[in-house]
Formats: sequence, structure tokens, C-alpha cells
Amino acid sequence: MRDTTETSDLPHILLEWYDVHARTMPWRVAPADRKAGQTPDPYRIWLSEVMLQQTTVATVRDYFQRFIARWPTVADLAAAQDADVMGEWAGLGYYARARNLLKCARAVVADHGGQFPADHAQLLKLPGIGPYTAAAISSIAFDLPHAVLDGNVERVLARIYDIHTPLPAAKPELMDRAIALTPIDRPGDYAQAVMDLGATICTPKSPACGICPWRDPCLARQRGTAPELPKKTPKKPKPIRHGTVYLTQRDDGAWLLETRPDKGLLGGMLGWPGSDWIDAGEARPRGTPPAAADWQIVPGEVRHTFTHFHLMLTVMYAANPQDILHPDAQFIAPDQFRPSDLPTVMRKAFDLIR
DNA sequence: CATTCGTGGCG
DNA sequence: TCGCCAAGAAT
Repeated sequence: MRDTTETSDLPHILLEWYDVHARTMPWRVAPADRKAGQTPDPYRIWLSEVMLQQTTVATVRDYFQRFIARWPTVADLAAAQDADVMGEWAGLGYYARARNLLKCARAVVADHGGQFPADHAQLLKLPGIGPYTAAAISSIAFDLPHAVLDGNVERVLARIYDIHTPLPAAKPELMDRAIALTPIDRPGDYAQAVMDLGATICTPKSPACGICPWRDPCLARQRGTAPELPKKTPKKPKPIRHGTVYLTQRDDGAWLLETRPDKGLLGGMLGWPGSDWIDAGEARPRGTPPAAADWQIVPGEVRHTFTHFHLMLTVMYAANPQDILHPDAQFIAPDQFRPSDLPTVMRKAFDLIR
């Protein structure tokens, strides 16, 4: 039937590998179960895919389980309080995802009868669902033949076709290849298979070409270029920014916190009042203390790195605050305050005074 | 097309 | 210690 290794054989080879080596994930239907007729829950696929955006499977697992336990259906999530969802997302990063998650859940309930549409174009219109996630839901949840192109697939395809064009310029060419490879039969398992391959064998550093199901047809392996692919355009260096945060606790134990504005960094998240964060070289911002109190500098400092800058935070502490000067700040009782509701940089400031 | 937007792990 | 990297989207 097959006596040569043609492009058309690549998906079949990978699916056979996936049947044996598919990783177990809380949201995934194993290939054997899928063949037996079991179908994935689109809500779970959507939730997992949003969480997996720029985030590792290992990190997502626990967050996914907590979300599913608390909000078992998209209708449950749509009915949730914003602060509860943001708090449950805290620590996962890229908080616009959580805001769009709620918007999307509410749109699915309001505009689609509580069911995710089995339609790529309609999925693409929903908040937080871009080209990758729309293709992932289409293929994995509904078994429609849409090509996924994420970081894994980019790396795998750049290698098997030995493409040296740097990313992101290579994306159109890689997408053409991805579309050509996506099979009509089992597109959902195929999508997961390519990503599993990239995550476990065709890894960024020291790929395990010796055990790769695509080692024979892979051009980069034949030519020894696999470890240097994909090429990427160089990144800009990260500047260092400085800022100050103010932590204060009333005599009854309540903490003074604020919900950050929806736009921008850590948007919609709980945080300590503080200064703007500005580049080193400019004057150190002290900002305005949120209350009249006897402020003390907390020894040590918080160091944190965001996507595009390093942050050095000075932490101030005061007990028994008097006049509240900051209109948006609110006291949160100790039994209502979960440090885990804070984004990591804010939790670091809290940890510093413990 | 470039920038903004988190965090933790790993070599 | 530090840059790289992870199942990207929105602007």
C-alpha cells in the first residue's frame, strides 16, 4: 500500500505513534476511547486551550481541575462573580485571558444557547479565541479538519521541512504545510499528536530524534540542522523598572487592597496600592501612600520579571492606617483574604512582610 | 508587522 | 544568574 515515505503518509505515521504514546490529560479523550465513540466536552477543551496559551501542561493541570470542580459547565462559569474567576486564575498569568474567559462564557450562554458552536468562523469571533484556539477547538472538540499552528507545530514543521526562515516571518509558509498535513480522518487526534510530539520528542533543546516517529522523513535530522531550528528573530533586551507598593493592616486584621483597572498589566486583578513602575534613571517613584500612617520600609525588596521588563519593588508597611487617601482602595477582612488570589508579584510583596 | 501581556522551569 | 521557552490573543 505504501512503499515510499510521501507527505501524505506523515499524518498516518504520527497517528499510529499517538495511539501508543498519547499523554493522559484531564481534558483529553484517549484515542482508544475516542474510537469507541466517546467525544470530548467542548467546554473542557476550550477551558484547557485558553489556559494552555503560552503555559505549560504541568502548570495548567491543577488550575484546570480547580476550575472544573468549581464551575462544571460553561453556564456555571458564566454566572460566576468576576472577582472569583480572577482570584482562581491568580498565578497563571496573562490575566486578559481570564477576563476574556468570562466574556466568552457569557457570550456562549447569551448567543449560543450555552453550547460552543461547532464552527471555526463563529468560534473565532468569541473573546479570547484566536486562530490557534479556534482551530484547536474545531479539531479536538468537534473533529473538524482545521490546522493548529502553535509553538510546537512551528518547531516540528520547521524541522521536518528544514525551513530556515526565521519566525514569525515563516508563519505563512508553516501554516501552508500544516494545512496540507491535516488529515480528513481523525483531525482531532492528529492535532494533539503533533503537539505531543513537539512537547515530548521534537523539543526546543536536544530533540530526541532517535525515537521520533518522523525521524526518517525529517529533512533537518537528515541534514543535522534540527537543534538550530526554528530560527527566530532576536529579542529586545528587558529594561529594569522600579516601583513602590504599600501594605497596611487595620487593627481588626483587614488588609487595604485595590482591584486594578481592566486595561493593562495585571488588569482586573487584586493588588496592593502603589506607585507607577518606571524605568531606572528616572526619579524613584514613591507614589502616594493610600493612607495616613507610620510607613516603614520593609527590609529586602521584591524582584520580578514580566514578559518585557524586570521589576524592582520597594515594599512599605504600616499598621493601623488612619485616613484613607486612595478612593479605589478597599479593606478586605482577614477571613476573606486569600493570598492565592493575588498575582505572583503582589504575593511576593506579601511574602516579604511575613 | 510590532508591542503588550505572567509565570515557572530548565540548562 | 540568566535567557529561553510554553497548546497566543488583542491592539
